[in-house]
Amino acid sequence: MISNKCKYAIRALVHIANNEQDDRAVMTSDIAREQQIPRKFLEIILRELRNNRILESKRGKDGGFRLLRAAEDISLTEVMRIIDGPIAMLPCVSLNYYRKCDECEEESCEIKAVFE
Amino acid sequence: MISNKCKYAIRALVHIANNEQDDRAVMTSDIAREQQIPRKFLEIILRELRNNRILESKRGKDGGFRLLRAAEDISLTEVMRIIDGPIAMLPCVSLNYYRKCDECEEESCEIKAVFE
DNA sequence: ATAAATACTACTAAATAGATAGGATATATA
DNA sequence: TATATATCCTATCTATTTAGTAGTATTTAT
Repeated sequence: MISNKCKYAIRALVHIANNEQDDRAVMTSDIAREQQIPRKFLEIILRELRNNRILESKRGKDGGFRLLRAAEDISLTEVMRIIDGPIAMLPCVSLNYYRKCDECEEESCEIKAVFE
Repeated sequence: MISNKCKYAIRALVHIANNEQDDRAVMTSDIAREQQIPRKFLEIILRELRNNRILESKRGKDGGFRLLRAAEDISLTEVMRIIDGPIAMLPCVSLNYYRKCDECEEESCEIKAVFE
């Protein structure tokens, strides 16, 4: 299941996409109020999206957040990976976050075989 | 990501499938030893699989567990649902565990729309 | 009877999810 | 240049989930 945090992230992104205009950034407090998301928690989420090049931010008065790309170019899986981590069911079959499983030997892992 | 518990469940099922013969059930302690799974934890897992009609059990001496169906007829998703819960990303798009999301109104939920 | 297996109930420790608090830093504008 | 207002950053807290343990009750073959 997707986390609450990730739902917040998606709702916030949709909100920004719908509300950013010209050169006006969308403020955390506006999103928090209208989407009913705890403001300080939302700050963390938006900063994470910013650090991962989904959003750009502007500090100080009249500051806020804007999409760095067109909404259509932001994939859901990308957002989910940033907020919730790997999507794959096992580390060793993850395309983007591959690592060896702790407990299995690659050659003989039956679970890996089934999942792939 | 799949939980450890679910990996244990899958490994245990594969072990049982490979080791049950004629009318001999496979014992928890054998699975635990050979698959390196904590025995008491494994007991809980096997009981859950039994309660969900994946395994049958026999108590007392010479007791143990057997598959209730052919291994090929046990689906991975079924085991995952039993052990880890719903697979769908949101409750409201889950085929098997549908329920309304707490925070969204069906008609206007943008997240639901995107996921489906 | 008894040895050996599962069934059941209750508990504990560590990790993760979901926040909250408070101050540091940047910026538009009076 | 002072000030109001926004993001940025660090630290902390609570509840839930995950992973596992302990002990006892019950069943069954011999």
